[in-house]
Amino acid sequence: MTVSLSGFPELLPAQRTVELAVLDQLRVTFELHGFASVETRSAEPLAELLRKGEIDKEVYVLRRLQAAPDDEPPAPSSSTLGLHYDLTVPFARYVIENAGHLEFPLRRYQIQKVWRGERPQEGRYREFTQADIDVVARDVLPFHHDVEVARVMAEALASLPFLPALRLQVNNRKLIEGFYRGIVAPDVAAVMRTVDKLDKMPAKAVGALLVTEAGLSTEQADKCLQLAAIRSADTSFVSRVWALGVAHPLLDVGLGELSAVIEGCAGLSSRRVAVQADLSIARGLDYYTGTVFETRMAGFEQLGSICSGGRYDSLASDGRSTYPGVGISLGVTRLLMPLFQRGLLVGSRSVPSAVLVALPTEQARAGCDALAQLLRARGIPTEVAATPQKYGKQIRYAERRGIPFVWFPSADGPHEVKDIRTGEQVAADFATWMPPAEDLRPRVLVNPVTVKRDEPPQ
RNA sequence: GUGGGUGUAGCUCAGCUGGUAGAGCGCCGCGUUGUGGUCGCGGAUGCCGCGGGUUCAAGUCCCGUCACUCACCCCA
Repeated sequence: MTVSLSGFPELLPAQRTVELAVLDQLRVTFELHGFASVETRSAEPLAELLRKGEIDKEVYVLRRLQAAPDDEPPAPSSSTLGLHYDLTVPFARYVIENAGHLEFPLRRYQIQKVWRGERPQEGRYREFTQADIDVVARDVLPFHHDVEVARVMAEALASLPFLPALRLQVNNRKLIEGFYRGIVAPDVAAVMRTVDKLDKMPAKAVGALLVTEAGLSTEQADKCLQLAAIRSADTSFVSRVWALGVAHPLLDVGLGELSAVIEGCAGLSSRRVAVQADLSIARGLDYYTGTVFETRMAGFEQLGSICSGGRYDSLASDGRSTYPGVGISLGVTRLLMPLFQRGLLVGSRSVPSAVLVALPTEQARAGCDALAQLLRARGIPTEVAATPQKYGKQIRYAERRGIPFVWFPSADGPHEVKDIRTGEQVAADFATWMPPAEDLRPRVLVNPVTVKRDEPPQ
């Protein structure tokens, strides 16, 4: 991996094969569930991007080089263009603009680069790829779609067996808001913001902040911490919340919704991708109104969430209708780059070629090209050796690139093909020979020693 | 955007109170002239991140800058 511009990561070919394998698999899973692909433009009017809140610092503004050659750059206005910093807000705009041509509920996936102007560090980039799924309806979105997006993303993550163990944490904003109102917190938003820091600082410190910043009594703060400590892989969290003795109608709604998501995902949960209720998840003060998701990766807890989302009931509205939605977004770059940097994930080869056709002499090139073309016609990625070096050098050429097979043409006798990993060399007919299916495409290899694949993340 | 740490060969790193750059791995060649990997022998690694300053002399000290990284902010 080379990095020349801060926060704009670039991959080597072998790593790119891994990224492509991930993107291909995500697409397969999303499409298996009937999600349609949408791509939105990279740039949006600044006013559109800022609808979500005060995140103007994060947006990269677009300006033509010749726009104001002799002057200072113009102050950004609402007509200025900015690069999108996520896929949800542009999608909301897209839904409103194309509502007349879309079928609701609309189930779509969207895999694109996004840009944020934040200071880069491990797992935080200025240019990165997100893989989003959302379901949006007109006016009313049935709750079972909250369950659906969780299930689809859990299944997509489970289909990437080379990742460390993951924990999909689910909570519900109605649940915690109802709880905070039930204890008569003076500033519900402040409580939520403070509780959200639990993954960064010890519970005692958060408890102190709840008193000083959110205006709670020590008893109220203690209740909030007890709520946030509740985690369960089944619906047993409900009785543990009741045991805290707090009552509010909104709390009951939230408990019911969270139970539905956890029950709906029960069959999917595994040691590699665990789905849990986690009542510490709050998601700051975003546009989420119900279900919220975060995802942590074993051994990489300090990265924060690699896959987040939730329910948003009023993000998009055109005056006549509202378009409530629920979605979840996977940070593909945040997921993969740390694994690459630590050497935990690597592609089996740096080229697509499964076969290198050895070249005996330059005069034989036409024949070797024709032979390669026959293999390609049967779907076997094949290249011909660059120069007629000694066969040892040609084998080494293949080895360096991870090409598993070298084909030795023969003018008279049968051709031979060698698996250079085992050294086994056999006679082969170019009209029928096939490599094993797992060698047809580059594979993703893991370093099995250091990846915690079966222990759930903390 | 604010503050801290780090930057030497392709990689991992060593380099003392300033004296003109090293190791291991990898790479290249030969042994093996159409079959790699093991082994043996030999060889090359380099704007010491970049720019400026102090000094007779800077990889080493100072300033700036860029990059990586950590914390904050925020989040995928």
